[in-house]
Amino acid sequence: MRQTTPPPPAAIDAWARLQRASGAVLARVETRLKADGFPPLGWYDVLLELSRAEDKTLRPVEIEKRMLLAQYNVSRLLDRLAGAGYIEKLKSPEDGRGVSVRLTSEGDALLKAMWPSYQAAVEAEFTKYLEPGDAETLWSVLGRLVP
Amino acid sequence: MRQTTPPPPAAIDAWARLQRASGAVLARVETRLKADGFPPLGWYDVLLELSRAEDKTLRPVEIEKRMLLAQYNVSRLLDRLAGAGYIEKLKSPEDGRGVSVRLTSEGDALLKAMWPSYQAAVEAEFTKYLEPGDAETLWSVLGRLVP
DNA sequence: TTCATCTTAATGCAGTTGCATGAAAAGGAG
DNA sequence: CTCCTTTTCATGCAACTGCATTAAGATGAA
Repeated sequence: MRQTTPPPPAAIDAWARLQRASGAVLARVETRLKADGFPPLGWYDVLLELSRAEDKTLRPVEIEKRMLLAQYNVSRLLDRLAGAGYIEKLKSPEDGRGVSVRLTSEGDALLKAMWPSYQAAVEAEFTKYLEPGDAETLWSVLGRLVP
Repeated sequence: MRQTTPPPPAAIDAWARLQRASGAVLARVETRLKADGFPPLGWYDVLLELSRAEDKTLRPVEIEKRMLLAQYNVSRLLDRLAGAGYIEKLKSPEDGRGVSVRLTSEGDALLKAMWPSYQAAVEAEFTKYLEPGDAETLWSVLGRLVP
């Protein structure tokens, strides 16, 4: 007798697994960073965006768009980063409402210090489990979700 | 002259995109659920696990494992669900420390009421952007990350 | 110019999460 | 049994997030 083939996983299963997997792996990476004495990943992400930007400077609204964060979360995250001395807030020269945020040398140093730990964490909790080609596959499929 | 091929995206790029994409899509789905007047997805997930369980009943520690949540988050999530009447907490018959959590009929009703909204949200914010085979591909690759 | 509208950023408050700890029962070695 | 370790669940407190609102400057139509 013929074996019944299992039904193909529907999109909803892929959705559920996407949420579970990315959440779990993120938690593990954050745990490793913290164990190494570093601040949360969100801090790293802001510093990285700034380090790549012209003059190491960005407007908060730009950070908001690049990191896909809510406006008030950006505002407070920048507060914390400024309080810790990793960025500095300047009055925006071209927009009276605006703020300009610049990476400080301390921020740049933190970025460089965190990188090995971050890289090792991603390797241990993510890359290690992938098979050849998986990274490209993921990158390509997920790219359709964030245009 | 030969065109230089772009470097293949490294695992770290796949990691970054995984976090961005899953976070962004999750936020959009949650926004739709809320717009329809429903509680957060976490509530749905607990109710769903209970509905699938023997006697519609689970121990908190089981929910913790299935949902990959921290223990204190489960404890408080169950508090809220019990407060809203969607589950009831019973003393575990076989374990004096333990609690047993059972889905109430109100909880079952909420589950059924949320499903169409949830399904539509996932369709609109996730499935819609996928191409044929993507769901299976994602499911398979992500499966390696949560053994 | 003038005024209504949009954009940028901050903040008070309530709800949620993370961390550390504690209480109580189960499990297990001797 | 006795004692030590482990498991299960709750909670005080601090930090963070979401929501709603506010303030202030930019933008653009008339």
